[in-house]
Amino acid sequence: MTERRPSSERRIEILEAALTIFVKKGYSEARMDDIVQEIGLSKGALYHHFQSKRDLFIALIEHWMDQFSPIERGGLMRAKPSREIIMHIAKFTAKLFKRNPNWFLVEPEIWAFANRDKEIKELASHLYANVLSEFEALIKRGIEYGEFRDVNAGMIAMSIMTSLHGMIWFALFKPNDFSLEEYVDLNMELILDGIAVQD
Amino acid sequence: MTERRPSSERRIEILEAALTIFVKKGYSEARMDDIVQEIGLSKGALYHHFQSKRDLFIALIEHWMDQFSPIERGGLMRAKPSREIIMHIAKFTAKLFKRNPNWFLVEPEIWAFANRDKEIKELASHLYANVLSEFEALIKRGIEYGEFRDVNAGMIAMSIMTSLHGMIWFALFKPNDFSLEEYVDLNMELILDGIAVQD
DNA sequence: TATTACATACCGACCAGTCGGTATGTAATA
DNA sequence: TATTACATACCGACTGGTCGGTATGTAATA
Repeated sequence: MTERRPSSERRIEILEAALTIFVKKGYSEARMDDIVQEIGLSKGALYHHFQSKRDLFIALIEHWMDQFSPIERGGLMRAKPSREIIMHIAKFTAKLFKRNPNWFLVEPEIWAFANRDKEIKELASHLYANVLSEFEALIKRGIEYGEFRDVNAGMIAMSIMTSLHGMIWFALFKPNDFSLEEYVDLNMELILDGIAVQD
Repeated sequence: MTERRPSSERRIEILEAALTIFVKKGYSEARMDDIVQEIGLSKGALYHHFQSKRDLFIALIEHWMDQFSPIERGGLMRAKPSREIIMHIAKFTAKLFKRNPNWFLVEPEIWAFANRDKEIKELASHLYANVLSEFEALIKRGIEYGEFRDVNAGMIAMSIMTSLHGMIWFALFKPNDFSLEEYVDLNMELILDGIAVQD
């Protein structure tokens, strides 16, 4: 029998294994047995911690959301100009990606799932709304301080986010002649220069 | 018994039904019976035209690729400046999207599949490489004619494409306060203004 | 000793794919 | 212009493996 561990720890261990398997095989092709095997646990144990496969996936999304609060990513730079903070978040995100691509590669899986499951869609919408409003706040702040032109902040926030999402495509179909860093830098510069006040 | 139709027609009919079902339920949850029911055909008939579910999906991607050649989308404007052509393609894509969102909503499904199936990944890579090289050519053309600065054309092409991919996210999680057209316009302008030669 | 964390054996709904067969065309031959 | 021969399009009952989930038991912990 596997060493016993407190539920809180075991749940996270399971979630991480689930992430690996869901990314490798996709939600539907992922077997509960695969996940369990990944950490040498039993199916009974898994169902002790999670009610169902879908429940596990939802828990995974929630766990995943925690990793991605822009507040955490840019929070230490409140004094700097918005441009720098946004740039910092972007670079940080790229680094995160390099370290653990799986966190990003689940996203298409989440999207696909959201497209056929209302509750998942709500969850994901909620997450993205948070991210968007963080960026939006940064843009508005930049406008107030005369750093950016008077643009549609919500729209720009979306541009930033979808640009970062581009990394996912990048990772999947990796055109090996380009670097991820270069891609992120270029995109952010296009956006940030584009909304900067001209001098 | 359903009226007989030549294979070429029937295959397309099936592919269109498959698109609907795959988008609604996702590849794995989609049942061959669902697809068949959609057009009042029999399972036997389906398997007469396609060898397997996977085979059907591959055929779907190939069929889908045909709809999206940028050549077709921008081909009639060879004399205009690159900026206009690219803008035209973007607007045209947005219109296409409005008319038939399903064509775009399969993309996450394709991505998810590509992530676990080498052959599908090859196929998709090939498609995207085509799209990218078209955009790249347009950028290079713009550089030659002094319209754009001497930027990394391949990279910009990627920016354009991932920006357009943003529409998918847009469609899935539709932040109802923004219009798709506005999103596309803004993003394209940021990119195209960003690489334009300053006067 | 009650509860929590785990293991094992098992169930049964589900569904891709099969297969024996029918119906409708089409083109060569008599 | 019949007749024969073959091809293509289609039907739907059936099956066998798969896999999410459950029932039941056992060891550790509090």
